Amino acid sequence: MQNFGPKYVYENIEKPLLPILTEMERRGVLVDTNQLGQLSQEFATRMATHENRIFELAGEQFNVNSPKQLGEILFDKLKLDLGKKKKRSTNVEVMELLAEQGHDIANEVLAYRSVAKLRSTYTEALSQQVNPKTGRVHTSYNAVGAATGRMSSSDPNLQNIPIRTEDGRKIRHAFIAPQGWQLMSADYSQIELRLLAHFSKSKGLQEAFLQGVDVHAFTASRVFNVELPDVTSDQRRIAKAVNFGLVYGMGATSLAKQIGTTRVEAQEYIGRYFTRYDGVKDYMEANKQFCRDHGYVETLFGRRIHLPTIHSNNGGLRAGAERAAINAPLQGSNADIIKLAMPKIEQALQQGGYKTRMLMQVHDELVFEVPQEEVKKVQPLITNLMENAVKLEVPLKVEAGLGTNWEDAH
DNA sequence: TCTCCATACC
DNA sequence: CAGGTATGGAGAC
Repeated sequence: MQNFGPKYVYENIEKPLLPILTEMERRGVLVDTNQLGQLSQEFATRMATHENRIFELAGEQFNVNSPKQLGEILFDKLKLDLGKKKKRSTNVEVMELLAEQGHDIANEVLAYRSVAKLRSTYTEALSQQVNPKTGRVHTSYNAVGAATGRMSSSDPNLQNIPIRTEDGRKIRHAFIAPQGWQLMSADYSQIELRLLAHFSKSKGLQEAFLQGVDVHAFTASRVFNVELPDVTSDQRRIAKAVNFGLVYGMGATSLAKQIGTTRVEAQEYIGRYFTRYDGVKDYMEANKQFCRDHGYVETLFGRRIHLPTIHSNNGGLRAGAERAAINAPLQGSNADIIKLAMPKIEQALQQGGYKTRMLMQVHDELVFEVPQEEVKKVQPLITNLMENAVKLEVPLKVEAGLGTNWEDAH
């Protein structure tokens, strides 16, 4: 076993990865430009409909894409107001509050915005970046695009292709496999929470993963003191927000906002979480202290994330660094693990004589083009390599899906 | 060309 | 917006 540290990360993780990223960029991903073109038209029509309704409700025409002009319409002309607390922002949060108060114009703005984003960034911009000869888009990966060790992707960014909404999934549907091939998506399930269970040595959290149960439901059963089968969907929703938020170093205020309750109640959930998952609180405090002592935090393999503002006199900056000190080792270790798995997979595919090709990496997911006849062999091969890339105190789980397009592969 | 705002993803 | 990103449009310069 070698000594982990920055040198190890460079020699054993980053260096072997680079030629593979080059190959993935060169291969590109097949995109159905006809689908994108049709979508673009559909979105344009819907944008016009929402825009006209906005003009009617506003009593005049203006540029809806301009937050400045929109703010003048909403807050000056129509005198919409959310009390002294909120400023003149026109973001989702404010628009949703206005919509709740019965202001239809806010709903129209939200509808317009979501379609406009999908059209400008995806159906329009993406189509233009497809190589007309090959029908493929070729992204550019930055191996160390993020300070945590995550990669980034640009021109086009393939790591933020929509998936959340029905309209968004229509864009993912246009990422396709060639005739006779399938797209296979393989993603690590709950990897950051598994890493938290590993690092914190929390027996409670580890138990969820060792038992192989739904970790959010398991957390709910712990926090709400009910048997696993009796967990309600609302309890699970809250537990999921707590699990998710804790990984970000979240406080009671933001959790309260997220789950729509009071700060006091949110604090109560966090307290119960730390009681039931012994070790998690200590782990987080230890990370903050390590950061104060060294000025950086470390990932599983010793990648360093420098956080100089941990010593700032500015309380906001300091608090931000403390949250990052909790999150960065989890996010960065995830990056270490998938980056370690990628060359192993490439090598195994080559040695096995497979035509299957790795095309994309989306932080905890790898996407492949697989000839139909290789699916049965390659799916378990890749899943096993990913799951066994490292040995932790809890198992890693990979979920793989197949389809003729990226949407169906999930 | 740059910053700000808003919003897409993990 | 709670951790990490990239991008498009508006508007200032």
